[in-house]
Amino acid sequence: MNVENTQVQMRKGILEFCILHIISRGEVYASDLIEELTAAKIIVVEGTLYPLLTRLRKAGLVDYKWVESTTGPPRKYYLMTTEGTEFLNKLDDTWKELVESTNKIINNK
Amino acid sequence: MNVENTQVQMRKGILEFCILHIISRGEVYASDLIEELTAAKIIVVEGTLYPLLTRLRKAGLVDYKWVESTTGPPRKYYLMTTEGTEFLNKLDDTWKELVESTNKIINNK
DNA sequence: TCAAGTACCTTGTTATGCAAGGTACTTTAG
DNA sequence: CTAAAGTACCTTGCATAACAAGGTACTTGA
Repeated sequence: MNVENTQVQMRKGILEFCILHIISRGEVYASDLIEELTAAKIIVVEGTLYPLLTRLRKAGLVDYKWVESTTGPPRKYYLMTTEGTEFLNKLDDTWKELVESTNKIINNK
Repeated sequence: MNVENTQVQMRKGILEFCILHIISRGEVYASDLIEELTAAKIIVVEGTLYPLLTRLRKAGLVDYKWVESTTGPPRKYYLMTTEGTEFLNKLDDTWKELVESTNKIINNK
């Protein structure tokens, strides 16, 4: 057991939450997501992101549309569905509770 | 994909962190941990907790000692090792960064 | 025309939470 | 004395999901 692995575990569930948030602010494609997450120090690689986006789409939380690019192949731009927005609202509450619960435990010295 | 499952994912990596924190404050056994985590709204069941404690022990982060009980079978009381304390310090930093990163993303409207 | 860049996707591995079920010790009611 | 209830520890099998590594396909420019 090493620190890196535990850190990966800590980020796990948060990823989906952050990705939905970014998509909720406007249409983005995979590289936009990787860029913004990396800037916020949440590292994500393609092998994680693509299956995750596919899961979100199959679950009806996001949708996508093809957009031509002037600098390469076409891109899949993702956008929120009504269902996805409701889902994200619930996750907002879960996140607040999780931070509150965890801080309660780690500050209870 | 349902909200419950995503909520479980969000809690996943945090669990280990919270458990180490509780043990670092003093010797506890499994039921103490379940009680304190449940009070903080972090639900954990035996099938999750026992393998996790065994992993932490095998990794040398915690140790245990048997203590006789007056109300039933003997209990395994867990305590931190020096290595475990160092590990926990690193996780403290990771947690702070994770909260900061996530809040950065979800508040970037 | 072919190398480099961009973009999307898949396979196999590993980690881990959880449901369900099991073993064993102690106390108490009948 | 025995059986049931309570307490405590543990294991097996399953499902989920991040990640490493590798693959396909389109576009541009030298």
